[in-house]
Amino acid sequence: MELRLFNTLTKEKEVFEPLDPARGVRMYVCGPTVYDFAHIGNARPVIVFDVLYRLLRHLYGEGKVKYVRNITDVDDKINARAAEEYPNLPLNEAIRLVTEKTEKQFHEDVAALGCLLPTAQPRATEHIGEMRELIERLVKAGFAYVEQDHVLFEVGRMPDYGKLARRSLDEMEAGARVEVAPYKRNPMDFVLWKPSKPNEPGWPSPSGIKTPGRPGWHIECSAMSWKHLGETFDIHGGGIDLVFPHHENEIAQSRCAFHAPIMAKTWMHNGFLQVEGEKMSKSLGNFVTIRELLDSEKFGEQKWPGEVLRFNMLKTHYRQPIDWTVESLTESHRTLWDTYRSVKGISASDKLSEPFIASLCDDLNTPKAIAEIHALRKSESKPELLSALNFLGLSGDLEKIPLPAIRVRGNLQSDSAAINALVSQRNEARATKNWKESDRIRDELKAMGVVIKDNKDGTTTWEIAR
RNA sequence: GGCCACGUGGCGGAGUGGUUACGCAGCGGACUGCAAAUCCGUGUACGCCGGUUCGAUUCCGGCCGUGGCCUCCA
Repeated sequence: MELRLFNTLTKEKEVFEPLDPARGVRMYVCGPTVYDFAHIGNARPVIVFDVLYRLLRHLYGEGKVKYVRNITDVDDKINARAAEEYPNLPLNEAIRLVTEKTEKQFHEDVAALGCLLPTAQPRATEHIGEMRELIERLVKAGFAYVEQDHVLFEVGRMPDYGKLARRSLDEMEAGARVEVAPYKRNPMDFVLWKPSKPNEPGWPSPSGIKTPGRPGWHIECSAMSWKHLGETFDIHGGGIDLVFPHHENEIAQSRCAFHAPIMAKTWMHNGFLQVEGEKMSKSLGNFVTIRELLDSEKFGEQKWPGEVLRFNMLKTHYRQPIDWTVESLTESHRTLWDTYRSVKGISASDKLSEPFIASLCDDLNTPKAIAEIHALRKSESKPELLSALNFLGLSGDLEKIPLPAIRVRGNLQSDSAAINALVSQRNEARATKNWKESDRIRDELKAMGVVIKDNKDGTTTWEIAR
């Protein structure tokens, strides 16, 4: 089936073909900077590109897709956080504690969201050598210069600079509000390498600089994608806010270092996310972390299963903005619950619904794919319904998405023996057509958060109210 | 200020130059002792103002609103 993807570079949906079918499909997605809990906005690209990864594996074969998502573990924000959190430790030690802890949290969060492991998850600190190599090549080729122990990329040397963001150098300079650092020839020149202060982590600098230094942010991704995917590759993804300057600068570095016409063929960007109609920001204090959605009752006074978070994310097309609300999450939970219930006891089929896959092949149209899931729900092909759910990383297992017990006055009676006793009492009353008593018992159970069902075969079953 | 997205019925959310999205909620019905669950049926929508067109929610222009980037935040 033909896969079409929207390419930020051309602003069009294009038919996707691997650059080199023999090497398979190669995809790079910008991963987290590990200094703090991942928030729900960070979860979006992780989930979106996980679905794309699954689709690519389906289309090209499991062994034919390489998916690289990096861990940025060297960064000013990390240094700042480390110093703040462990003021009494040497900075290097503090940094190690912060990055290790945060990386572990990230992996746990992502697993809870039902994401497959990428093929590789390289760390920036393990690729300093490649970064230095790239920087030296850029200097040698005249695209970068050394000034006051910094290495700067000279944007004026690259005619295409600004192509991804569709912005000319003139426009950018006119809009620039930043004070220009004295070591820059052009205000838009960006840092490839900078000197480390004595207490900061440092590595041997590129040739021409004696003092130790550390890499700029953008060069990290150029180095890691090079190492793991080659000089040019198929797909590069990330949040839309990364288009400029991060991805623009990656392109500049990689293309100039390798004298290549492209870095990646297809550039994909997910849209932004708001929370309850407001943008997430530290100052508003409405940061919602993945962890607190999963483990605390801070958002909407309940915990949310990872699969519900995932489904809620996929309800909206990846390029559209999402407003992350309790109401929407509640609806997702209910929809998923109803859907999972209809595949109870069913085994997944090997077959996948054609319109379902076709929807995903149309620029990852997950809302349409979910509409196909609803269609399958109404049809007799329950095994295909389950295989479609599984394809999206949704288990179909009701146990995974427990509904919150309704809040009732007093204690929630969850003792099933007691409930069964009440059910028997009620059925005795029903046997003698004592409806008043049977309704009273049903109300009593309802107050306990238990809902009764009198089935057609004469049995009575109960479950926790939804 | 510059560049760029988005604005669909009560809510969520696809899509299209003229024909049903879909889901949730609501309403009606079947079923039920009454319910629950399930099934069937059901709706007025395309921010505002112009333009192009036989015809625009869909194309073009302007405006308003929300958001993103330009300040190493997905």
